[in-house]
Amino acid sequence: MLSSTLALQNFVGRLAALSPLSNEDAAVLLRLPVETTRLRGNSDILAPGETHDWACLVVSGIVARFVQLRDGSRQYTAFHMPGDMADIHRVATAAAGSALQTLSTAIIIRVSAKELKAAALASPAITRAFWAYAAVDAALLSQWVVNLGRRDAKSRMAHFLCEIGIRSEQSGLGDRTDFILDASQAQIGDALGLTPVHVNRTLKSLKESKLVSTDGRIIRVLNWPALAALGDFDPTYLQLDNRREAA
Amino acid sequence: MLSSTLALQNFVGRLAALSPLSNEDAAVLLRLPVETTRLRGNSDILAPGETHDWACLVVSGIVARFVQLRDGSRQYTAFHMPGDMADIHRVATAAAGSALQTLSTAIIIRVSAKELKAAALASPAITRAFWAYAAVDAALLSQWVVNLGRRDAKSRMAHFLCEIGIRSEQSGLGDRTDFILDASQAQIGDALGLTPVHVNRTLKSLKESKLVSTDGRIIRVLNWPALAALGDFDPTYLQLDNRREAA
DNA sequence: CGATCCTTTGACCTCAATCAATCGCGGTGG
DNA sequence: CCACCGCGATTGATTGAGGTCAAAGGATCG
Repeated sequence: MLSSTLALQNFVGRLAALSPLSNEDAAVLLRLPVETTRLRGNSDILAPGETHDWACLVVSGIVARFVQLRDGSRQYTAFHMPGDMADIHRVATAAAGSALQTLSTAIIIRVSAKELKAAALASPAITRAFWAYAAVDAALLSQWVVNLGRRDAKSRMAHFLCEIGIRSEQSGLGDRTDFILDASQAQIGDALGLTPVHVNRTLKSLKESKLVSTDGRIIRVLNWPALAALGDFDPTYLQLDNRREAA
Repeated sequence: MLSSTLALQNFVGRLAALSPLSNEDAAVLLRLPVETTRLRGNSDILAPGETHDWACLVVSGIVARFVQLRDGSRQYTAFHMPGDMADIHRVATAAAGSALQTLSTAIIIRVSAKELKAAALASPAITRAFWAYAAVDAALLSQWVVNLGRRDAKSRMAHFLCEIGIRSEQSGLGDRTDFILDASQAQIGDALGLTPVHVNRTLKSLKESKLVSTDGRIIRVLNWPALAALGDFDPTYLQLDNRREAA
């Protein structure tokens, strides 16, 4: 209950950091009707091909956007941390596009798409914030394209860990050098375009290089500058700095 | 001159197909101050790290968004065909993000970012259209992520050719089975995450399978259903159908 | 008509996939 | 309480797709 409103506040705070919102605008968003749900891991929030009349705001855990191929294999296209609205783009376009899944146990809030749309229609400033939010989403996706297209497994993993570290920090879940990545190695593989086996070997090699250590699903970054250099990670590459200031 | 206004009309038509625009809204956009420029191939419209106070609307040729890595290699994250606005997202966020380059000779229109922003501020409907446009952009990027992450070279190329075919058709440049892809094999490689050599071999293998034939940079798809099946290409995956109806 | 860029092809090598076990742990039922 | 089960992590052996290196043709353009 408490954390639900926190997640919503977090979301609104991020929006406001991207594009100015009046107190009234923020209040409208915070007052949106909301339904909290707890889900176990690996459950589809939105199965491939389906559509819902609500959008999904993450409260805890990680929600992943994915596309399923004909052969059953999956590619995650985005990870959503607490405070992220996973599929608000659906309110803008109604495109079928990607599906939504929890990685491990998660709590989400369902927000009525109709109400979101009404809020956007009623307030140009809210629409502008949603637009900016979509642009940041696209910037994230661009980075994933670059990561998959041009980096080998080790630096791909390094870049991924840096991104998740920063975003965990931004969501108030820990430190960029000490955070929980609550995903199986197979799931990490579906994000990085690697097989589970190779994810394991890649992590092993990062540990051997003294860049990270793991304890269960806790990731500890032992040498952030080196990890960022290996991953060619540019912390300014996304709107993250802006958004962080607002936190 | 003529084609400049056509490209702008094409753009406005796409926006209107995504989100309703009044005649007045459309007229405002069509009246935007505009400066046409002809560029040779491989020239940076927006170098990495730079920012401009205008956005780029493609009139002819292909404009590619890209990210440059420290080692100098490039990954294209999006191809923009005539009628596409390449970097309107900058108006929403000011994020540095990706750079912009022509593939071969191209004509572009520079549209003042300030005027675009003013148009959005003045008309909520225009803002909503820009938001929807950003959502479609993100859907395209998702597909590229999937393509790079989960498909081997041959079906990756197949998917790519299907996308370009459909989008060429949509831009009024030809038929999905008979279009010009005005890019070198090295540039195609930078889009697909492949080396130039392997692009060549992959194309050769598609030709040997009687799926496509080429004549210079003209692509002829000999067997669309088979090519689409190989690329796991779902024509409904993007807002393209909507946009096509509007053309 | 040389210069340059692009395509094409061959030989070789490497990174990551595949196939196949084993290990460890938390849960479950007897 | 303990044997069993199933998922996820780990490791080894092998294979294969795609990268790298190198060179030879074709085009196009000053």
